[in-house]
Amino acid sequence: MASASQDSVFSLTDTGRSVPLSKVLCDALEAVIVSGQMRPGERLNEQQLAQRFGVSRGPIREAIRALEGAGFVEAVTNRGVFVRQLTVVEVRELYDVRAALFGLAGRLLAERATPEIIAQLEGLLSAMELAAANRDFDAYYPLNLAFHEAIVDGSGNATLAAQYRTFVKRLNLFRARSLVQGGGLAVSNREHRQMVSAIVARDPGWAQETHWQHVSAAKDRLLKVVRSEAEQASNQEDQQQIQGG
Amino acid sequence: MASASQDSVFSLTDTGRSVPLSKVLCDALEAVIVSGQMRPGERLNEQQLAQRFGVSRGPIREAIRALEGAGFVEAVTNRGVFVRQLTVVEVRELYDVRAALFGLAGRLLAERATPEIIAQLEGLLSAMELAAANRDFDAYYPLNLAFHEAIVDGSGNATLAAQYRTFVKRLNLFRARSLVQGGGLAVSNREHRQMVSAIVARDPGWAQETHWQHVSAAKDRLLKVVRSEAEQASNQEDQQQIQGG
DNA sequence: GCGATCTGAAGTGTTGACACTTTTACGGAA
DNA sequence: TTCCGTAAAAGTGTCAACACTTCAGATCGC
Repeated sequence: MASASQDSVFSLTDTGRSVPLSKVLCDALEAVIVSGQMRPGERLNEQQLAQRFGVSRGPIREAIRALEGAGFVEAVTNRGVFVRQLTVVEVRELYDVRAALFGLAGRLLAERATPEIIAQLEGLLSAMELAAANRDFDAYYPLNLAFHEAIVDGSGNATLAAQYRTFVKRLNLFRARSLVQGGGLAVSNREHRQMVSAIVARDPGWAQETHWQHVSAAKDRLLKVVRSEAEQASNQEDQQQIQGG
Repeated sequence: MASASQDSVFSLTDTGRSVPLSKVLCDALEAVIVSGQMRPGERLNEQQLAQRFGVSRGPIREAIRALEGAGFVEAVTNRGVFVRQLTVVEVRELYDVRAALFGLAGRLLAERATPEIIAQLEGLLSAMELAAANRDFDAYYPLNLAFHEAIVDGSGNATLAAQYRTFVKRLNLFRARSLVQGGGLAVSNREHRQMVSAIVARDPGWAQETHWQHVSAAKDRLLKVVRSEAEQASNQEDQQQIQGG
């Protein structure tokens, strides 16, 4: 667990709680995992966590069950639970499902977008274009996040929004974290503009298509990099084999 | 909990278990809920369940956390957990997400369908047509289930399949259980035939569209009935108001 | 008779302890 | 040195008990 032995970022000593420890711990642990403080494959030691958070193992275990169901960790009987490690295949699967969900969000939003939401999206779009022009990734990233959040929330389907968020978080478990978020700012923005156009036109089919494609394109960009990485690695391996033999 | 005080349908005394009680209980409880043995709104009494299954409350609570995350139950602090009760709005949301997922399944299947899967689907289709012609609902239902399962599994996306199944189960929590499953056999089969055609043609776009529409149509059929039901009820209420006043 | 308050029962939230499994470290034999 | 077997250590799975909250019924005052 990176560092931090008792950091009170997760204050659960504070209140005459009305919310159970298991819930608080679930959020805390999810944050630890999604933020990358714990790496994929790393083990969640119940006793250690209990000590760190100053609680007993019961609530810890309950929290872990919830995380397991959401796909953040994987439990092995009598051996412990581990931060889920995504294979390339699973990443592709997750992206495809995410694309379908985001496409639905676009469709629903196109059917019911208010002038306020459209204005909000256009504002974020402009800000992102500015950031992209300046190659200011630190500014771009949160805007991009807010843009997607606005669309998903704007769809009016809370079930969809919850699912979508879980999938996005799960994708953060992939080793190449930076890649998951990154990818050509300019290209991405061109896609964003099309998405907004479809919503402004109130064309559900078009909106679904553009939203779907946006995620699908991100998937392709990521997989392309991963594949070339794998190729390089395999080449290096061959090199070593030759040198070693 | 309907009846049943100690029925050993859920035998967990049987084995020198290598699988934790919490997992066994999770499946058992999910079965109890989805099968309708426990009704929406009903409370899951931890002590009672512990006694019934012959275990302590710890594993019961862990199982419940998992069910909570999957959306089968709802926990209220210090008051207990209750079988989730779906509103009409939530049913619509679930159907929309399910439609998106099933559309994706159709698309993926169209891209990779083997002759074996196609033969399997066509076999199920014929059997369903026969059952529909005979108005044999008892035969039709499991075939219909198998048909959808085959498509989702055939998509090759395990993440998608798992999600889809959860959503289907969650829809079973809706009060009008029979309606969720029912709806014109003939109409439904016409849609099935189109779906298979799109898969045979290996046309991803068409497949996605037909699969999406199939679920979407089921949604519309259900909501139409629910709305007319609601209307009737409200009319009766008016009647009573008049009679009462 | 009706409502407010009190009291016990029921139930959830949490804890610490015990049993069994897995891992690791140690020591001896080949 | 290396391999294997053994025993301690670490860790998970499960349980029973305690603290606090909520609920239901009885009692008391009006």
